[in-house]
Amino acid sequence: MKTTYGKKYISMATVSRMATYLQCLTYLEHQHTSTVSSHELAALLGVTPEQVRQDFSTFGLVGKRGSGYDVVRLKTEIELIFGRGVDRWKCCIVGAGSLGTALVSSHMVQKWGFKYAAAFDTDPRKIGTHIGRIPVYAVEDLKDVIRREHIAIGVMTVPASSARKVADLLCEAGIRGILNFAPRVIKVPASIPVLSVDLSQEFLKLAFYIQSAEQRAREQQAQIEATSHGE
Amino acid sequence: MKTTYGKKYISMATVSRMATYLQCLTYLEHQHTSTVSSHELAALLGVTPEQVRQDFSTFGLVGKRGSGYDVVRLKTEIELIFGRGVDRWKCCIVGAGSLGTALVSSHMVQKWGFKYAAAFDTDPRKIGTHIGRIPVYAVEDLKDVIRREHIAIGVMTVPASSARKVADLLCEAGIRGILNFAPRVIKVPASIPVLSVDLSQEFLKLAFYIQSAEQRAREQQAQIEATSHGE
DNA sequence: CCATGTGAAAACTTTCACAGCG
DNA sequence: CGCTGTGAAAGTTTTCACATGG
Repeated sequence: MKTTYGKKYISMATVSRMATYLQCLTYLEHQHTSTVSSHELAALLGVTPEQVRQDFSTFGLVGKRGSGYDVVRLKTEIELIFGRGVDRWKCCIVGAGSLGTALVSSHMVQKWGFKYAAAFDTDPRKIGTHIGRIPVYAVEDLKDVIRREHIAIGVMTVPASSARKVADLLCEAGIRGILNFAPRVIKVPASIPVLSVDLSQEFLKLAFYIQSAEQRAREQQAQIEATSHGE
Repeated sequence: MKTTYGKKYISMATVSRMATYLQCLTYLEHQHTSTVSSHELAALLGVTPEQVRQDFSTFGLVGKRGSGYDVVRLKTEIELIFGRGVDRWKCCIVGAGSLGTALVSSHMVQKWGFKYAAAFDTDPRKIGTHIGRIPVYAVEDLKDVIRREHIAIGVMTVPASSARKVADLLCEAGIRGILNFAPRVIKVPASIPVLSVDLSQEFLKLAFYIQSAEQRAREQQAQIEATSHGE
């Protein structure tokens, strides 16, 4: 996926870091910190201060020389970059299983201007009920409801086997973007952004990092032992 | 985070792609596809065939010239890279809320050799009960249980405010890696890998991609109109 | 003739170095 | 004097081009 901001190309890694800066700024605001330097933010994120300044520069975010960035102002500006303000992003969830229910119940997403308006499922026992305040519809009604409610984002928490069909339905309904938790790569028209979050992949990745870290620790240990032997 | 495989440096993007190849190979295996070309895999992932071959080459994975890669063999080899085989990765979950419960209940993670052995919470009503077959302990017992059960991975599904304390506890207990779902950046010794998955950040990122895609579509439209006007 | 495997080129990202401002 | 802002260098990743083998 290629993303732009104004006329600049933005890498997905940069977008991720921007979202993380926002998270840190929320924390700093909570702590009543009024200004923050690129160095401090860099230390929090585990990146270099130059990286932070470069990122901000890309989006035209400026600080004060000598003191740093104003926390509240920076936070507001980054929120704007992420589309906060105009109106709330209406979301729906497809698949009212335990993960779907957990996502809808979690209020943290609402903090950033997202709002669940509908849930869909195939289980007749769930259809017609509510999750919190969100009504559960039949998947057959997906298109109608999305169009009627002007839902922008479809969150897929369905089994891998239904992923393809549900993605097609969402696209036909005119969804603007898809957040896919189903463990399958889905194909949609290039005009509709898809972000896939595969939780089992995160476990695999962590396992790889652990092995890599422990391997390096062992090698370092061996190095130390070899050196002390040589003396 | 810097990761290695043998003596080669591996970027986190490469690790992500490897995990996604594994997901696709599982699908292909399910479909009884016996061989796959770099071109086919590339089309599934939305990357170039050269990228696929370069990735495989990095890990010493080879195919057959003229036909491609053997699906089952490739899948087994990538599983090995991710640490499958030797023994199962024992996991625990800290925070038995709805997300924690959903993660424990989901069986997909077990498919890759991960296994939940314990859950921890501070709610006295939950302590002593079970989630599925997994016992819920008090957070006070975290160190003892992790050491006793030789738990490798700690999954944090706690509120942001407890993230720091829980991360410290896990590290003291000798955890080998942390998967953090709490919306806060956590600081741990460099020897312990942390992978943070912030679900609200995924929404923000998607919102950014949507805006970017729609902006580009508008510009393209304007271009077309300007061109047809000029004729 | 097909698709892999791989040096080398191109593109991109990060770091460096330092000028510039509060 | 401290910290930002930014061109340019260094480093990394991706793409290209093509030799190689079934």
